[in-house]
Amino acid sequence: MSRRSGVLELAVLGLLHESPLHGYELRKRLNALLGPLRAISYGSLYPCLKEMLHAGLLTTDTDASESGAGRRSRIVYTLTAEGKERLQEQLAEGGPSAWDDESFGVRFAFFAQTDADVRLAILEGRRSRLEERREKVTSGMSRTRERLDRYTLELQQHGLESVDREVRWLNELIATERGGVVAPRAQGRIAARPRGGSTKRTSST
Amino acid sequence: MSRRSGVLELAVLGLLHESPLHGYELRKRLNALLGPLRAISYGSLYPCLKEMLHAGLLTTDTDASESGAGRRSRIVYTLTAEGKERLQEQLAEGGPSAWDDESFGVRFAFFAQTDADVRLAILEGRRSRLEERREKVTSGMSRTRERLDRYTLELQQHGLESVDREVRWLNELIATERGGVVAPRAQGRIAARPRGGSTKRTSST
DNA sequence: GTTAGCATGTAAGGAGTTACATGATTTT
DNA sequence: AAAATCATGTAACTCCTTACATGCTAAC
Repeated sequence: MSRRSGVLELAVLGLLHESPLHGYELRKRLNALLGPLRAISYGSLYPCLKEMLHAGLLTTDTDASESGAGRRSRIVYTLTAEGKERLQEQLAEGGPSAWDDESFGVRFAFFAQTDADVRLAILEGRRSRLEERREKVTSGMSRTRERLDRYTLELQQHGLESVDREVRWLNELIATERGGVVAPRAQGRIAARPRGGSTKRTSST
Repeated sequence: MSRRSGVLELAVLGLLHESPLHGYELRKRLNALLGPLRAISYGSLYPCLKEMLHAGLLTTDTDASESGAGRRSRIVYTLTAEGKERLQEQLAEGGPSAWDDESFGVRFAFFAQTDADVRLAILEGRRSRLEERREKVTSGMSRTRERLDRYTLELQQHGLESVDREVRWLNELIATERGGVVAPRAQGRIAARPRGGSTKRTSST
């Protein structure tokens, strides 16, 4: 039960939900998805797959195209029903940690497979997370009038502007989601299950 | 020899160079410096200090203000000559890893204590690192015409614009550094010591 | 009188990396 | 013939976190 926790599992679930894949290909897509930073290595991926398999989230078909070629037999991973369930749970689960930089990025990447209401919750959660962060920095700036040098100020300023930029971006996305201009898709999938745990809802805005 | 490697050591060296501190206060400044993300816990800091002490980079004065109060005796850490040397080495060392997000942030935070030429090298290194990243993403976008959904595109677009923004910021800083318009400060502090060790100089531009 | 802050530390564990081991196939 | 790419996996290590252990003081 060690490797099954972070963003990786979610990303794997999301990608395998689109289509079954073998490890090597999965890694490539993962790294395209996550970007050059946060790129994943085999030393991470294979143990993760192993445990997800053990947990019953995946099954393995030992290569479909046994076309006689000498290729090392590829192991194709497919989501089980439990895996699909878990994916929906993970996507829906908002509270505890879903708005960190990494988590949010991956969740966003699978928005096309996510309910509209969950999308909105995630976007708003992310926004309030950023606003918290913003406030921490600004309060820290005004609290102790630490005579900071030019460079430290420049850095803080730039950081603040980055946060502001992302907030504006989120505002646009939220407006679009709410306006319903786009997205006539995926309605009744998880909507009716508040997930026993810690559905905080954090009454946004 | 395990904990002495990452950004933490550099940050500690930089802060202690300004003034000796005890662990608790050090952590607070560290977290002010690094921001709410990348905040450091005691479980990280104390072992790190222990090893830096063992490595001869620091010394401990067991509390200066023994003013009779019942406070648990604070352990004040001071940079040794070796520690100062190491700080200069670390700041000057450009190539291997100095332009990652974390590393760059910390190095930038200590620019006031850094030579003008090293500052320039770091800024330019960071810029080319970002340009590499940018190219990786754009090439990945055009290479395989993967029919991406609206959300994935939005995410990539936003990421790209963030990179562009930082590049523009760096360009301004570089121009300022070169133009010498600002910065009638910190001249004769380290300026005249090319540091015997690994002064790579990374012949910039 | 209990919560919050000051102050130092250790042990266990989580999430990942690099380097290694192995071997076939395609490109240069 | 060498190098890159395909393909799967393990062992050791890094860097950090959480939770625990300890105890004192100031504020509410």
